[in-house]
Amino acid sequence: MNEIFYITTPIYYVNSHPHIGHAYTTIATDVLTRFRKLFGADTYFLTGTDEHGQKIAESAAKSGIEPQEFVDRISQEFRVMWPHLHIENDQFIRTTDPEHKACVQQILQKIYDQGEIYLKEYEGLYCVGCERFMDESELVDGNCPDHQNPPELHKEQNYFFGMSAYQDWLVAELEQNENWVYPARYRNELTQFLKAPLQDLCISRPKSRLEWGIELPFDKNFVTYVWFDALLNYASALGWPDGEKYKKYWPHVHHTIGKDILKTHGIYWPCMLKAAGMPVFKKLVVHGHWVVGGSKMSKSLGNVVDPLAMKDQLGVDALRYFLMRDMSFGEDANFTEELAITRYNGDLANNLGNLLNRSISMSRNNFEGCVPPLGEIGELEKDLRNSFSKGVETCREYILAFQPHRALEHVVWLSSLVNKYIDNCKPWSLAKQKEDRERLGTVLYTALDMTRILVGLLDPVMPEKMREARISLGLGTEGIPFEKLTHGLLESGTELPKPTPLFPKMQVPGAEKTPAKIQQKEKPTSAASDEGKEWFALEDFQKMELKVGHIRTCRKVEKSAKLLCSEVDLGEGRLRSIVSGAAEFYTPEELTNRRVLVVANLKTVKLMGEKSEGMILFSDDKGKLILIEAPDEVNPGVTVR
RNA sequence: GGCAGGGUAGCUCAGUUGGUGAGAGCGCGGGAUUCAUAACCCCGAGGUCGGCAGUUCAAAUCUGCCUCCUGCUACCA
Repeated sequence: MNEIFYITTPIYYVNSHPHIGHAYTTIATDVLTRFRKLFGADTYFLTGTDEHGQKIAESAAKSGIEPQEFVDRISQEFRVMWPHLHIENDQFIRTTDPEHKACVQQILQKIYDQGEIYLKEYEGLYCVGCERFMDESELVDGNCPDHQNPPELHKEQNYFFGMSAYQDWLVAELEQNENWVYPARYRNELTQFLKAPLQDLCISRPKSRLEWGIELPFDKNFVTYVWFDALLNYASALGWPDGEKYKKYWPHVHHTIGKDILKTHGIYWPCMLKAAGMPVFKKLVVHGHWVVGGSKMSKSLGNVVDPLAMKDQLGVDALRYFLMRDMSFGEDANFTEELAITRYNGDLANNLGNLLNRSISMSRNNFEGCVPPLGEIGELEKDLRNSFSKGVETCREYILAFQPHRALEHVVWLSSLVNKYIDNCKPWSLAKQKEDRERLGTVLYTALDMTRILVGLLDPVMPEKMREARISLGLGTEGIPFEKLTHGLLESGTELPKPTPLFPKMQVPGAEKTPAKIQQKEKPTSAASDEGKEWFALEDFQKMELKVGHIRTCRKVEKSAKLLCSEVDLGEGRLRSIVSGAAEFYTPEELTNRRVLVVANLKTVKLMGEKSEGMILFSDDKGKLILIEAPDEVNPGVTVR
């Protein structure tokens, strides 16, 4: 019997537009699902949108439209985005779906009938932003710490769910079930939280204050608190209590969430399930957040990365790869364009893409455009095959342990093995000897065959790119079944189309070629030094704006051994800040007041946090810098040519 | 303040129950090579494993104290 795997993303609150956080959770869930499917599981993948609550009502009002129209609009943004990110969810639920509403009411009624929901008068400080009452001790200077404004005093009746009754049960559950919450640190966090007495959960909002929600079945004057409503989507989507899907998939439910909603999923949700008489989820899988340059990604900081923008730059599949590879699942991870492109170039372009390209090219050139025949195999082939059999299993284990980053690391390591194998066997040399033809075939076949396995392993992460790769290998468009990710199954004689680079190498933005690289490249090779040299036309030179500058002040750049930052007068009526790597050769005092040559139309860059709007020219003798000076009688701003 | 998790090569991080000279990728330096996307392959430099003290024949790995960062939570364990 097939293993069954049901996994959900949170349903996203339509108060904000889709961003990288949503994209990461959803892509991770998609990748995990596709891997499980590859391993033969019967999978079901749910995502959707959370659409009730006060913030939605307010946002709608602000936009001057009805809440329903508002949520329709934003929900649609999520729904249409997922296919663009190669997400293959089985269902998209909305909490405004009639089936969901019915389910929520039914469960509320059930718990109410059991006597676990009661009415209580409550007076307290209410923060509209948080949509909850706050304890005075939570306030900072009288303000809500999250929303920076004072909560309002509210007195009202509300319904409460007797969650506190489940505290002991939940503590025991967490204790017994070591892997219930993954990674374990989040389990610790919940355990820690449960050391304090659990409060009952307020699950209603009076309609006088908020109408946008699901009406309580036992009191028309109230709607349901949005979290109570939202969490139930995981079950309502499957047709609780009698739906076929519910019966089949519910016992195998996994929830992927970001660490920001740990408490709702780790505390409220199991208590709710217990009260509703449902089995609790099998596993809560918690991931960290993407941070940008060390600071949290937030709207207020204006550093939210738009996943669709990144998609255009990297390509969807490479973005998926980067997100999965660079975040240690569960930890926070840093996100920058440079990191993404470095990862892309290193793993995808240079290692895997180039492997595919070189293997196919050599096979085509030597075997009439076809997959070569496999001859007798030797030790090298045996070793490689061995590593791959183990490697495939290792990847599977990492995925089952919710460590996709480890799995991908391993795949690239395997890819390197094939590159090494090729280098060891030197097929380009074998091709020169007629008598080595059989050996040549064996080597190239092996390289292609192993590459095929890599393509199979990466299919869940990069479905479109790996489809292209399969076509390049003459395998057709169909995915490769897991049991075929084993050596020797490539068919000799299959025609190989002319390859084009699957992952063309990208330029890291802002990173010019390093001086060392240029030097190395232009190292004169004795006599023929002019041979490879590129000559510029005069108009090319004139693109550069060279000017005389006057260094007014100069100081060392903090924490940098090499950098000096100068304020330079270029006769522009303002001073430019220019960073130079000369601190090893000049003190700031020595540079102050000098007249120098400046490249004035160089793109502004930041070096060690300092803005640099140009370049001061030095002679560079094997790294030893000497300032090029202009005569004192030349005024700042004068052109040099 | 309490609790949890971190502080390991320039950067991002691995390091199982303490035990051969502390690792990977990227970056950097050198070499080799030319099939390939100036890719690949080999070699190398670089670390007081946050600090101090202790346990031990032996500690990045255990204990205590200190320090810094992150998260949760708050005057209460």
